[in-house]
Amino acid sequence: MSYPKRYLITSALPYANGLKHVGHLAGAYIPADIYVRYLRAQKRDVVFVCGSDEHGTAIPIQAMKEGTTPQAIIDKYHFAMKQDFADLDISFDIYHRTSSPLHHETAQEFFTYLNDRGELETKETEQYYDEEAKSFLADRYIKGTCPNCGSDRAFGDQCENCGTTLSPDELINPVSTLSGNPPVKKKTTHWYLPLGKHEQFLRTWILEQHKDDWRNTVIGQCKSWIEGGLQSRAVTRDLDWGIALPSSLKGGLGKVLYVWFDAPIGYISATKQWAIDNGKDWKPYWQDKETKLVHFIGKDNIVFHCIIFPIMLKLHGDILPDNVPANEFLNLEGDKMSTSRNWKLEMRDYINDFVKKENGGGQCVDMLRYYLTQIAPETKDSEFTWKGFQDAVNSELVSVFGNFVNRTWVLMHKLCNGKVPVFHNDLIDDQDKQLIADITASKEKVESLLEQYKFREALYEVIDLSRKGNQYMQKKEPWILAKKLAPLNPPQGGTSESGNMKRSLNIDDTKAPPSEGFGEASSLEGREAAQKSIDNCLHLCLQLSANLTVLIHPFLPNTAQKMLHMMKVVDKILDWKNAGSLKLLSVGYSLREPQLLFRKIEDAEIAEQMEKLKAGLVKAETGSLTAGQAGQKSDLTPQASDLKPQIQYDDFTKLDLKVATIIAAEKVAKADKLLKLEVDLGFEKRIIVSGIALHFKPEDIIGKQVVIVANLAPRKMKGIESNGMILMAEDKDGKLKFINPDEASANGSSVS
RNA sequence: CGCGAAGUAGAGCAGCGGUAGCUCGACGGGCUCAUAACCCGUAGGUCGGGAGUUCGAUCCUCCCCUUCGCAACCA
Repeated sequence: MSYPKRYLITSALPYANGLKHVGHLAGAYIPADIYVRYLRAQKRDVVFVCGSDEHGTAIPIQAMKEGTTPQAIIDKYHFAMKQDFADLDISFDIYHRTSSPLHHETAQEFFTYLNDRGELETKETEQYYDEEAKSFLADRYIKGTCPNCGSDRAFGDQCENCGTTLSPDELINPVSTLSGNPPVKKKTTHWYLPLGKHEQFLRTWILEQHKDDWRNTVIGQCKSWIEGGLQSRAVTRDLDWGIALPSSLKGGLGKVLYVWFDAPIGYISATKQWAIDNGKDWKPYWQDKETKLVHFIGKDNIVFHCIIFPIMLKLHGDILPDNVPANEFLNLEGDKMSTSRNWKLEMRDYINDFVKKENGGGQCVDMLRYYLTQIAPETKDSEFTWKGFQDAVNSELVSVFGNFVNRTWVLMHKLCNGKVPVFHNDLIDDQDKQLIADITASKEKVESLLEQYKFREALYEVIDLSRKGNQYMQKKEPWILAKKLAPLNPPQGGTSESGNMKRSLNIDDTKAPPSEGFGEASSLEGREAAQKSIDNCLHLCLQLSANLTVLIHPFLPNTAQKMLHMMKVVDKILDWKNAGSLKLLSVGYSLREPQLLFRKIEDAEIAEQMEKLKAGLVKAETGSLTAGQAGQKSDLTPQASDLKPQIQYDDFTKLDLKVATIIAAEKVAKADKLLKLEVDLGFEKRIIVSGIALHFKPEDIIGKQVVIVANLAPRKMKGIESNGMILMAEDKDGKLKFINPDEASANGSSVS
């Protein structure tokens, strides 16, 4: 098999507007790290790059939310994320950032190169502009009806309903999501990347050349995009946060590169920075055909990495990705992860609770890496549960893998003097041969699975090999053989050299036989035979352990290090070529005392995490990063700071609040959350549409008295005109309750 | 309603045209070197329902049912 000359591996650039959760970790970082560690162990030439993505409209928005500047936001999250990855042993060769001058330069150069060669189009267009918010509207902030499927859930960039990629102009009845007003058109010039020109290239490259080696989910998505028609995409934006267009460019003033354009170029600038730092040349990594480029991403990123960025790379004369093993999403305890609802497990939270303190350190990093790999959403969405985490750790890592290593070491110390025993070739039996064959086979399986990005299965193979070790040991039962060895009880007390069986063999043959009739076995020959059997068994178990070290290392680096320590060997042994070898530990070499590789996860710990998760549902979002801002907010109780600005009595009197009774209620078709209510105000009956369908069944609320805002301007929702608004109280866990008079009142009574 | 995803042993998942499999759990047994760990065995499934294609379907086609998701953020 011939291998590429070098590898460039990327993990999706995390967006610097908040901390990242374990879903991100499982999707793009752990798989990449495993792959890279494996490649390094193979002694391949590999560079693993990542960095923070720091541009785009969401950064200034986050800054507003946190009451600070965009620069402060990106600094805060860049360093926080970098630290998280370091704490979880994601072994980037460089973790860069797109706000760096080098990146700005690189992205500008890239843009200029394409523009100079006429690969970009410019168009003066009328862009949507929100006069109230005084800004051009990012695609995502415009909502309307999809021209393709007619859904009203289409956004300016993509339809949520049918998945079609859109541009804002195609939307029917656009509305600004900032102010709720229809935006106005305003003239502006922008540069576009005409994707459509490259359709044939994409069809050939993806749908033909990669139809067998790329994941189905990836191919499927690409196909639907290509077949949906590829629109030109604007490369520039009217915004003040981002990479300015080159100053030489006419009409470029006040515009920046669209973040999707500059972000993937971040992989290139990161590589450049790495090259500078390490005295290397970055060019071959992006331009030499013998480089294998692999992007690890989540499924939401497929279009950029499989369609858009490759077109850019092609036009720029760079190499194309060899594979884009995108993962699906990871759910959490039955629900989608969500930043706004705070239903998530941030890397930082796990680090604080498990990795730091005396709570486990590195082994806890490996536990998380283990579980996230074991449930990796490689083929479909999967789910993180704390119970699942506990089970995986306790019954696989602790009981199978850790226990095998531990019992091997303990027995070796007890029965072989703490040294690697000799293997007596003349006594080799079928079980030994089988185990040896299993070791070789495992190495090959793991290797082949890793080359195919099947991390889940590869990890299973490693654990399964340790399971085979347990089975082998069980059949060999060295502890039974030990009974035949030494009826001699070592002198009580003393230094208790319990592993001194061999010596006892020599001095022992005059002693009385053991009480339980080992007559034959206690003969000298019997004892020697027993010792030889023990030697063979433990020799293989030790070699197996050494193999496990090599094989587990890409997945669980801390564990591998711990095992190296126990074996008193150097990192060199982790070279992948050592896997499958039965000569990793030399005969007679003395090994350290065993250390437990993993601790168990207690019930109380997962109970605590579940509580936290549920409590987090109401936690203020800004509270998640405790360091930083002047430490306010994030309490569970409502605070003065939640209050809106003061109003005058006159403002209040503008509201016409009335008591009414719900006399009819039904669900609104095509809307999950809306109920159409008819209320009796005494003097009239009217229709109100209310977004409470998730909380109440229509039949349960008929007859309920409520307070409504009676003079609210009518508004159409789902084609139904709503005349007023029902007042509700929302408590901490998001539950809604009606506001009503404490005794029944006449319909139409005013509230003041 | 529509779109997407999914429905396989108690749970979590593999398999995807030819005797239904893994992990956990349950039960029984063995062992005691080991973090009450390990090993062996047993039970438990007409692979959501129906029709079709086929010599043959869990796997292909069609219809139906059920579940989840479909504001934003996001791997």
